[in-house]
Amino acid sequence: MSKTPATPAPQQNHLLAALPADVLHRMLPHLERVELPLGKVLYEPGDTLRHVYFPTDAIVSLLYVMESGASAEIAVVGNDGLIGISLFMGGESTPSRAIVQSAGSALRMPGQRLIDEFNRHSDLLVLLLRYTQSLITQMAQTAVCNRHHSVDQQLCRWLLLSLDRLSGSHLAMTQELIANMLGVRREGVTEAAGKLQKLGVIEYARGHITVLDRAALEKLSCECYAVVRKETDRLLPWFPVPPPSRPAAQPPSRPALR
Amino acid sequence: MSKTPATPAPQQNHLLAALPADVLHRMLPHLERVELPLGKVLYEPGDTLRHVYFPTDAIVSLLYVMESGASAEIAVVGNDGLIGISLFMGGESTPSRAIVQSAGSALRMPGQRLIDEFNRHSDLLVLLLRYTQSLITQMAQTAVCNRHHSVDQQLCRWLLLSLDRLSGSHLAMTQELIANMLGVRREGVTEAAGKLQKLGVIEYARGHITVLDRAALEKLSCECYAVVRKETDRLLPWFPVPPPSRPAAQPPSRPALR
DNA sequence: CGGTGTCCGTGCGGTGGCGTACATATTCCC
DNA sequence: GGGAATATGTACGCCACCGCACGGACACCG
Repeated sequence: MSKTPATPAPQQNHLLAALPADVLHRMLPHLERVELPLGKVLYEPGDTLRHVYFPTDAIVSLLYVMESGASAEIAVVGNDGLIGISLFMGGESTPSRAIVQSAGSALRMPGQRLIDEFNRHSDLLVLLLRYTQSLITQMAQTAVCNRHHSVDQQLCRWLLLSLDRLSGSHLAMTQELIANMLGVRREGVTEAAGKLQKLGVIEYARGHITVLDRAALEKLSCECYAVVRKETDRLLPWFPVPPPSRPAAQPPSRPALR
Repeated sequence: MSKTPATPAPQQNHLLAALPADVLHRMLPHLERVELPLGKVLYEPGDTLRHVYFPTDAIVSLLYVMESGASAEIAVVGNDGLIGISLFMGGESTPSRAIVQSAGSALRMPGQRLIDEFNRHSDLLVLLLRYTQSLITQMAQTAVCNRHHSVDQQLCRWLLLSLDRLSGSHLAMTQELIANMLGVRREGVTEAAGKLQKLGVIEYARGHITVLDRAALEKLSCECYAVVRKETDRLLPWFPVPPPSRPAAQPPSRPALR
């Protein structure tokens, strides 16, 4: 139904799209399309990575799972980035898990091939390091957000981050899944989502969420989304970002959340 | 009194110490010793960096300050690392602030000189990227810790992180400062520190904290400290870490915190 | 030696989120 | 089409932490 089975071109991933033709040309033969179903684990903590993944229309969460089983999302990666920075950063593994949060496709590449190109000190190195810095920004802001903001605000932030990485305004994910990502109770998400629905900002039913009023969502969110978004645009400005969400100004003022 | 005015050698910084002789030799002429008093701001959000700092016996916090004025520490950097990764990562600035948390010295270097060496694709590049990954780990774990752990546990984690970056077991910092770093109320720190004092784990008075029982501190801390420590040791194993804190096993079991 | 500022202790009401338990509703699948 | 699995709604007590307010203690300095 709502799936988009269009064959993914490398240009669907922003990093690949930003590469000069010659670099991309060298990489193309090694890129292989893979399907990423919901819940698929790309790597576990400590795993030595063998591939990097460039999502085209999938979204992958970097999730830390604690001894107690509780979890918290560190960052989210979509067609704006890649999975597996530890490969070129040198560590080869991380203490977190990469898990598919929204099903879709990605382009996969053997890690060694990427490292080879990285080590030519080509444009790829510069690009990947800038992307890594934007990822760092996201992680830092997640830490701040976890400390100071309400579940309501965090839900808004999270929806916006996910929305930016998808086409359209529809998300296929349950409240339980969102709760795991935010590291809160499922009931907390139910309540927060209920408020948003009453305000007419979103609409949801059994694992499907539709954003009706993105501008309102941005207003209800904490500053964290804007900070990450702005910094990402600054660091990686080479593509016109898909949703023209910047003009978030909406004439009639929105009601508060509670 | 308790200051250590010994002249700092490059070897006091672990990153510099880990560099091959030829690389270090190229960098030495550009390294300049600077004193970093408590509270000094090395950069503000958005500042274009002109120098990088290699702390020798100072500690610097990467702090995010929100619109409301509330703050939260993203990561802490001491003689294990450097301030200014955004220079070689390509962004040139970050949304956070770097502020001296414990007075001491550092070696300063013009950013361009570092970039030059970085761009030779020398050992420096590999080293700095690995260090950056360890910093990423610390940020990610901060996010998790902020979400799930109590002030008591976080204080322990924070003390341990600071302790690892100093010689001796004495910290010169007020509870108010710690509260700002953790992003909690000052009173919360007072209570948590009071518990630790009653247990005989630490001793403090007017801005001076002495750790009496480091092993106990590690037991009372959440897993976050161990995760960061372990990952850092894995990523940057080239120097015998100063405090031999690994044998944290202590025969008599410790009482719980409350 | 007294005064002033910094630092720490303590108390009190309020509340957001947690843990738990259970009720309802929708989809899936046989 | 009926039963099971999944997804969402609601309710209740509890507690860590917050915001605020104030009191006491030590330290420095003129």
